[in-house]
Amino acid sequence: MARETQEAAPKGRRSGWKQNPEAVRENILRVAREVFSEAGFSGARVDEIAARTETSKRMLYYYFGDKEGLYRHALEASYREVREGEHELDLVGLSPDDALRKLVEFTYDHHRRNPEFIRLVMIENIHNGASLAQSKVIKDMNKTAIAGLEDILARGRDSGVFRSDIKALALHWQISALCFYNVSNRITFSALFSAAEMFEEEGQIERRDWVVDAVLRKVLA
Amino acid sequence: MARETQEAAPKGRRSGWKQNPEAVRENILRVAREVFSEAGFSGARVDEIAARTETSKRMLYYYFGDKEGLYRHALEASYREVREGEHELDLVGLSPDDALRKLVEFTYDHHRRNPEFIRLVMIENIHNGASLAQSKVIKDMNKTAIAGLEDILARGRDSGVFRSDIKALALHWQISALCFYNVSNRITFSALFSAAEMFEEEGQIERRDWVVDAVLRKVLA
DNA sequence: GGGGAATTGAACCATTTTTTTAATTTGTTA
DNA sequence: TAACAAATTAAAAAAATGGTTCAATTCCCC
Repeated sequence: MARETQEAAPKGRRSGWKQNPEAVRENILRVAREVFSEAGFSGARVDEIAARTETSKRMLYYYFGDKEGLYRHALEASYREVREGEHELDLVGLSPDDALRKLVEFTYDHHRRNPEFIRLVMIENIHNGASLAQSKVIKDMNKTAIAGLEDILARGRDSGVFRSDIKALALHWQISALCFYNVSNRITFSALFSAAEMFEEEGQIERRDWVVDAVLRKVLA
Repeated sequence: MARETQEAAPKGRRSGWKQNPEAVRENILRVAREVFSEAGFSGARVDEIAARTETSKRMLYYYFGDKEGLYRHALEASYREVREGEHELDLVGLSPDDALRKLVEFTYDHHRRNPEFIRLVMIENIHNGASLAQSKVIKDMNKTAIAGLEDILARGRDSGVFRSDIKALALHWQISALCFYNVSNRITFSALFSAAEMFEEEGQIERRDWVVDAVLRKVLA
């Protein structure tokens, strides 16, 4: 049955279910993102995804065609959710350096709180962006992220606190690299250097300061 | 046949081959690394690996037990090769800041020239380091990398050019993050921001300078 | 009350890993 | 040099696994 949130599922097969296409789609996508991010594209099992949804395996195919289509839609949904989160951030009242500080902190925390998303992006890179290439939706979303940074840089440049030769895209790259790697490689880094404490709460706060500082040292005049 | 480097393979099956376990093992590992890095652990096909070797599928099992064992050995071999490359670097004659500059440049170039290795590490992270955890060999290799950096930092600190509060492990983390991300995420970054030129030769040199500069600004007093 | 959309459970079939058999060649050493 | 162990080939097929589809049922709305 589609959406029996709490009550015990009726025993007799196929009794009293409600049609709810939207909820079913979302439920599938949420679970798909979970499972793909846990096991990679090929490692993820359609059966496993189906089992964790509240609907049947057949519905995955009904709505998304095949495994690859399901993965692509999960990726899209993930990007969308992440971008929506970023819109909440309000930087207009702040001085350029405070705005930059806040942006970096936000990105750092945001990535840390969304490891599933990070893992999907890793998977996509391993598969050479095959699914991303097919999705027009995703590309359109991301370029606005640069615009915000450009604005901060311009203001800082005008008021003399920032260097004048810093490109927004390059700076975004640096911020992204540091915040992304912190999540993407924590397993191997932690194992290789016996540095588990770097990824516990205290170590994470320390490193967030490190990252903010590194970015600001790069742009300050 | 095992190792017929140049000559045309004799037609008649099973004629004039040499026993060469070492070479066969290495050949298998090289191909395995290739294929795993292309497709991920589950995406890689044992048949595909076998087909690309100069030996038969049976030998993969003969030497490495099963798919997971093969993957683990390929990962180990990769780490070993990379570490050996790093030993060639000679920093003793240089001033602390020049040594650091050279180390960062080396790491940047090194990662860039070994995308297969980077991809294996990505895959390992997606699989939560399951294979790395089982390999005692790998862990022992990596801690020496920190020692070299510690030495540079100490010298710089003593001569007053470096800050005194920089931890080697944290700095290594930053260097690693920037150099790793440059390779690991080039596909998605390039696609998302239509920034293919950042990953062509010229753009790469530019960004190497950026990375070196970012690291030095972080440590200089 | 009829038709299309949503949904289900099970069956199907292709792919892939793994094991096995069986024969052959090579290297080593008693 | 005979004999035995290790390396190698080739092929097949057992065993598992996993993606996809079929056929029937229930719901919803006009």
